[in-house]
Amino acid sequence: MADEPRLYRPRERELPPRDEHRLTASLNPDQARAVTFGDAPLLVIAGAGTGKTRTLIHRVAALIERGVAPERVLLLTFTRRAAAEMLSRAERLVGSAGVRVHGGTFHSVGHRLLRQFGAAAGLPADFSIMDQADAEDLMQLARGAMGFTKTAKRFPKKETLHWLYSRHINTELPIDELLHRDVPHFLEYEVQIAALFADYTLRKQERNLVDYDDLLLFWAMMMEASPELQSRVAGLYEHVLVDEYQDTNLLQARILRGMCSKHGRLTVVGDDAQSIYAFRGAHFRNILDFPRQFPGATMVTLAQNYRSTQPILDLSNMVISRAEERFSKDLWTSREGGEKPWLVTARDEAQQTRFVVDRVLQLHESGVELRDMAVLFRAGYMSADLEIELANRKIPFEKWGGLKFLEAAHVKDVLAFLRVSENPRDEVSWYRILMLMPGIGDTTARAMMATMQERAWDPDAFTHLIAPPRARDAHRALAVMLRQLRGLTSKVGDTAGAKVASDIAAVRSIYDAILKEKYDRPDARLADLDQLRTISAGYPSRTSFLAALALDPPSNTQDLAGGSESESDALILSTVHSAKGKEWKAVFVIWAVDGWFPSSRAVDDPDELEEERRLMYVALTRAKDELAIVYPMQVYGSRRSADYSFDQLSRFLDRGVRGTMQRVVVEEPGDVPAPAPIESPTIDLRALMRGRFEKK
DNA sequence: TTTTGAAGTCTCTCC
DNA sequence: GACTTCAAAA
Repeated sequence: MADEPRLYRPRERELPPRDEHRLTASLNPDQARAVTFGDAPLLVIAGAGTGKTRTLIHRVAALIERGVAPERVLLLTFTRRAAAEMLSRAERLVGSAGVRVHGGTFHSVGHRLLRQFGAAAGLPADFSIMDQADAEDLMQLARGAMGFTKTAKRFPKKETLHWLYSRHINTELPIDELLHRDVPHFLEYEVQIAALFADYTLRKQERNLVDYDDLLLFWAMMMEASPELQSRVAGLYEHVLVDEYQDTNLLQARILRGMCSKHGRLTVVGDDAQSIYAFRGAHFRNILDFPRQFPGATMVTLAQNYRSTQPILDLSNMVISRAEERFSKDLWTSREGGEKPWLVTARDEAQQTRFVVDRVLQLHESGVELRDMAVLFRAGYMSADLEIELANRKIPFEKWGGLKFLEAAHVKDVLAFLRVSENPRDEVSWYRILMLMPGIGDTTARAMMATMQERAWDPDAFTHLIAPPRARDAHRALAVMLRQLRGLTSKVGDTAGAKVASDIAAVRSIYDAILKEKYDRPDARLADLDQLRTISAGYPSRTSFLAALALDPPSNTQDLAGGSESESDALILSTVHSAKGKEWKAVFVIWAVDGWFPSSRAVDDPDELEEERRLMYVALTRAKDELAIVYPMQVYGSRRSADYSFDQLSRFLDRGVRGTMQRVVVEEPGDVPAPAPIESPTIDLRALMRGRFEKK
């Protein structure tokens, strides 16, 4: 929440000097038009690098100069990174007023509003948020309760069920249609699946749990169901601005309709060529439907690129020109010069890694900061080899995307203890911690939870359970610890941050031993738990700590190489998804191998393949001055090469596209490794000579 | 009957 | 490296 408005000071003092042209002087005519546009719905179609975010930020500034209170402006984005970036840029442009602009991802804003207004719509304010894995686990519990245990192999797995459910919520498509289109072999279970979803919904309600989709769904529903609530929620904001609109789905459009139904002051910016979130129910046609959904909308198009050199744009334009459907125009720039992007052929992964590291060092020596360079890849795990090499060579790096800190099993374990004491009805967390206990398996865990449910999830119910002999010790230890947790939290006088930290310490008094038993590399994992405690110190309460971890998790486990603090110079490694909206002087795209990029899972579906193409376009358009695409010819362990040709160059780099690039062969001075000094003889020359004759 | 250990199977993207 | 499946042990 923003601070209270500082009423003791005249507003004018807080704002930079009022100047009509200050905000538009640095903009081109199209951008300026969007910035100074009035109060009706506005759609800005903006290609990559055309100053989309800049335009949005300037529009926010213009609104504030026009007299709109900053806290009555809502700025919605799609990823956490984009949200943080926008708010900090707004602050730089308009000074202290920028801090008061409300902003965040759709999910985080939904969360804030539901804590505030949910109670009026029958949602208790102390709900817990489940992340995706939690939601899948709850789906599994529902699945098991319906009798579809492990033997029922033909019934969809929990991940599929959750995917279907989420898809249904986000796209508003009927379940039978989703089944028909995506998993027709499960059509026979339509009735059971619908019943299971009903049970899942009921379980969430009974356990006071909310999943990611609910944060959006309840937000939309509470406005639609109650005119009074709608006017209160929507009345908070006079202007709503949305970034990356091409990645929103129908549900988010519903939210925006609710938020802007009264005043229609909605600005959205987006680029259909950069739509890469179809897997979350987004469809780039939503952006084209905007004028229909918000009648009277004005459209402004930005096509001048300020980021990249012309050769980089030539390549990017060529790649996206192969798209089946597209609406935005080719990008152009007035920037002169620039080298053709490199197509680097490496023998294998090791050589790919070596090339990237060598080239990064070379550029670094010529004056490019590490932070101005990025290595991009399709999926988080593809940077593993590179990470090891960077760590070996003491090159600091920062990894974006991929496995999150809180997705690590041991972190989830610790959080499960906290969540059970926060919300005794949290079945998912109960199951998780019970399964950790020696002597307790699936059957005992379910039986214990059933008993606790009979006792209406009374916090003491667990203590009074009778455990099977095998699990008696574990049961007693856990009961003591949970009582301790509840005792600690009710103690008055603890400073806020220390409270969460001491909870974690209490959990670790019994969990550390389990961790050492259960997982390999316990030292690194224990270090993660230390870090978890450090992070927890920043939160005023356990509730806010747990909510923040679900919505805004710290991005990386640890600074693997650098060691020093956050603002140090470090090379960026990122998934393409996490790189969206960012730019670097030099960009390396690795694993440009067909089956990796595009992903082999996407090649059978034309729509998914198109999304991969847009993803490649997003990757290429991140580069300002230098761009290299690396392609290892030999991929280890391509087991599935029988049904798919893996070791080919990405299909997006066809002959014509390659014409806009220059081939680079990796020079390998150390191609033949220097022979190691030999201490004792390892071969027998005489024996070799004998063999030579015997062969015949 | 329930738990646990070992071998085997994949591996996405984000809130 | 995480998760599932299968078989052995308690």
